[in-house]
Amino acid sequence: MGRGRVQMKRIENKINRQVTFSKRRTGLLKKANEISVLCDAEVALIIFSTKGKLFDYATDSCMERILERYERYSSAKTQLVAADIESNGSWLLEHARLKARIDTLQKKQSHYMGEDLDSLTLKELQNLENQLDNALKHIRTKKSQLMFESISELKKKDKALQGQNTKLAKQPLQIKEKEKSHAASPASLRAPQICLEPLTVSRIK
Amino acid sequence: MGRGRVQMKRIENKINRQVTFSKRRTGLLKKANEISVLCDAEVALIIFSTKGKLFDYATDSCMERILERYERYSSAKTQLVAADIESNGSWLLEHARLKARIDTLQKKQSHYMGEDLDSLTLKELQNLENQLDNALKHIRTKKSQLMFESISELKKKDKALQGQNTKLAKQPLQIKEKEKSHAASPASLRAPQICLEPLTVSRIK
DNA sequence: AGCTATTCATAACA
DNA sequence: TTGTTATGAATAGCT
Repeated sequence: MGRGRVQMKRIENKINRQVTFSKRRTGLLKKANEISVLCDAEVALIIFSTKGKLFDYATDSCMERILERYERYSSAKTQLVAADIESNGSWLLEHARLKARIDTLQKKQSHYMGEDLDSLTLKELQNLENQLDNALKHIRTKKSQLMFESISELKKKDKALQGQNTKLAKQPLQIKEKEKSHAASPASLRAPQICLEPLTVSRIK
Repeated sequence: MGRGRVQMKRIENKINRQVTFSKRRTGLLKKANEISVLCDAEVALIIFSTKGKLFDYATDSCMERILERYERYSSAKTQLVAADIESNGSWLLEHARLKARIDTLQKKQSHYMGEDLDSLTLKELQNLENQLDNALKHIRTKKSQLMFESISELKKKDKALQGQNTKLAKQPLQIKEKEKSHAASPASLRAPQICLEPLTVSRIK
C-alpha cells in the first residue's frame, strides 16, 4: 500500500520506523474501532511503541471490562491471579483498577443522562443517540406490557368481586343490618375500590 | 475498500455482519502482527464476536506479559492514593465498597441501555423513560449545534476556495496547462470533501 | 506535516 | 464458507 512492497521484518532505519509506526498505529486503531462498530464486536487493542509509550483502544472505552472478560475466557486461572494478588500484596493494582473502572462508568453514566456532552465528538453523540433511542424502545415496550398485565388482572378481580356482590345481596336481612351498623355503606360495595390498591401498588415498590 | 462506501454503524443484516466480521478480523490481526514486526512494537489485540467467541493476537504470543505491562502503565497514576489507604489498613473495607459501587453502576448502566428491565417496577420504568427522553433532548441539541458549526466552517472554507479558484482562472496560460497535467480536476474543487474527514474521524483516540 | 503512486483490504456478488 | 473482482483505503517513499 505504498510505493513498493515492504519486507516483513523490522525496519532498520530509525526515522522510517518511527514514521511508519505512527501511520500504521493510526490505521490500526481506526480499524479496531470500525470492526467494533460495524460488527458489534468487543475489541481491545494495546500498543506499546519501542520507547514504551502506550496507545490503546477499547470498545466503549471500557478496557478493564474486556480484559476481565478475556481473563475469564482464556482460562480458569482467575482464581490463581486473585490469590496471587492477596498473597503478594499487589492489591494496590487491584484497587487502581477498580477506581479506573468506576471513573469510566461514571463518565458514561453522565453521558446517558445527557450531561458532560462537550467531551464527545459528533460521531459519538450519534452513537449515543442511537443507543438511547433503542433503550427507550425496550423500556416503553416493557412498560406497556406491565400495564396490560395490570389491567387484565384488575378486570379479573373486578369480575370476581361482582359475583361475590351478587351473592351477598341475596343473604338474609339480619346480616345486612349488622353490616350497616359498621359503616355508612355496605362493605360489599366498597370492595372493588379497596381491591384496586394492592394491584397498582404491589409493583411500584 | 470494497464496492462502495460503508456507513460507520452496525451492519443490520446478520449474514453480512458475520461475513464482514470474519474478513475484517483477519485483516486486523494481520495488521497488528505487521506493525509489531515492522516497528518493533508490543501489541495485544483481543476481539470478542457478538456471539462471544474470542480471537486474539499478542506480540511473541505473550498476552499476559503485555496485559500486565498495560495494568502497570495505566494504574501508575493512582498508586499514590492507594498507598495512602494501605497505611491505615482499612483497604479491605475500601475494596468491598468499590466493588459494591461498581455493581450498582453496572446495574444502572444496563438499565440505561434498555437491558435487564424485568427487575424494575412500573414507576421506575416511568422514571427511566423520562430521564432518557430528557437526555436525548440534550444530546440532540448538542448534535445540532456541532453540525451547524461544521456547516458554517465548511461554507467559510468553500468561499475561500472559490476566491482562490477565480484568481487561478485569471493566471497566464502556461500555468493552467501545467495544472491540467497533474489531475483531471483542480484540487480546489475536491477540497471541501477532504475537509469533512477530520470532523468525523479525528477524535477516535 | 502534506502529497501521490502503489499496494492492500474488502463489499458485493457468485 | 470460500473465491473473485471492482473499488475504496491505507500507506511507503518523498518533500
